Amino acid sequence: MSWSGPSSGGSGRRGYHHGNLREALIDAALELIAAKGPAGFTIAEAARLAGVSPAAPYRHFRDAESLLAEVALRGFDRFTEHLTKAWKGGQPDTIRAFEDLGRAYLSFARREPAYYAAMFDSHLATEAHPGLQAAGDRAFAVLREAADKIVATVPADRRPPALMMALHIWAMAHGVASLFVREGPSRRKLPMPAEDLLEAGVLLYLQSLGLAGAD
Amino acid sequence: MSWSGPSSGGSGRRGYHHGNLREALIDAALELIAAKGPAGFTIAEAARLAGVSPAAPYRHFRDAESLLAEVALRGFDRFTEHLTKAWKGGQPDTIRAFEDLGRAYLSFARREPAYYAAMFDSHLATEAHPGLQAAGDRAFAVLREAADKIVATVPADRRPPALMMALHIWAMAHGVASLFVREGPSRRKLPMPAEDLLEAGVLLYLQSLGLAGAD
DNA sequence: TGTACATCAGTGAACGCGCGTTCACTGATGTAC
DNA sequence: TGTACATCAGTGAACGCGCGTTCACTGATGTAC
Repeated sequence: MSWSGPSSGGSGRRGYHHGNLREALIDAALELIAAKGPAGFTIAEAARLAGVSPAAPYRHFRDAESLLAEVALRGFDRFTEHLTKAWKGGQPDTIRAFEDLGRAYLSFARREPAYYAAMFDSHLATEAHPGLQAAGDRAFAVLREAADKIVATVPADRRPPALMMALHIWAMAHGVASLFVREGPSRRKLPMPAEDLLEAGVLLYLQSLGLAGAD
Repeated sequence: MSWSGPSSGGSGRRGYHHGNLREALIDAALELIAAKGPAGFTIAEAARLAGVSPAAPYRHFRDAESLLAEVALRGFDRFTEHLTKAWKGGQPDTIRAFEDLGRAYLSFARREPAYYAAMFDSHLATEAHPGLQAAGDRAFAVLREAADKIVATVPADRRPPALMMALHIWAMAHGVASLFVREGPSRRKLPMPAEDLLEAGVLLYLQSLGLAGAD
């Protein structure tokens, strides 16, 4: 049989070796980020949460930023997966799938605020963490692919650049997520769920392309 | 004659009393935020920058967060002023003024990154700092007013809620600003200035309302 | 199957650091008379 | 105009704290033979 980890039966560490410290540290980081934001997490506290001495994390991560970068990277991977599932290759139809994509963007921000913060709120120096930029690119690529499909249904003479469209949607989705889903002085009280706001925005945008049927 | 401050001739402090410490601390905070983000500023370092002992700031601010909140509040006030100027009451015409408003949003984020970060990136607890929420509201009100004017030019039967429209524009502008103007793993290389991206987005959006003349 | 050994993944003590905050204090300023 | 005094806005020393990081170490694990 193979359980989750080498020496763990599920209820935490066993003996001298933790068995799965790397994962435990990432979980701890997520917990701390969720509670206090990306700036409020420290290696020391993550170690404490994982039940391990403060020196132990250095066996797995060079420093705090590397741990944070790993969290962000995994976040992007999950995000990509989440968006891909929602897009479903453009099924049942392109417009519907596109709306689902928008909703998925927000639901990720809502349900995984720690990942989202690590990804978008941590001010990581991209170049110092290879793979991170690429992971972000992969997430964007889902949007880009969807935009390609949408744009292809527009008559050639009024077809906007798919890249531009993807950027617009990305910006609007991100704007809604950071303004209306997260705490802060700029947050408005919304008279509607953020999801509905975004969906309406996307629909209006698509209308301008002659899509999504005028009302 | 009245110069800038009680005992300052412009070249810094004079004697035992600083003369304008409150302002100097705010300037120092802006400088630090610009350099290291809202999380990377400390009262101690701000005091050092202002050439004053670490205890001095406590005569003017209860703690670091209060100072940050003051910075954010001033940022919102400047932002409001900046947007108001750009909107010009809807001159020369509503559409043009609306585009100017969008550009102004971005140019503020670009030219005042420290203020912008304090306003949108600092995760202040709004309720703990009275006036802050109101200042944010005033900034939004400029957009709201503009949306009202725009919407009024649309035939009544396809007139969208002005509030919704203001929220969409706010979200798109904020999304563009935080994704493409600031550093981070989610930042795309843009094949165009962010201002152009936003303007195109706003125009497309307005087109969906039958405004801004279809191309 | 047993044993020696290399390697791995932890410990825990220690270090220097900078921060937030307090305290009694003191120099400077302004004002009442 | 001068003086006593209250108030204000600083000082600087001190405190406790938690963090990042290092170091020599050691317990556990796996593997060659």
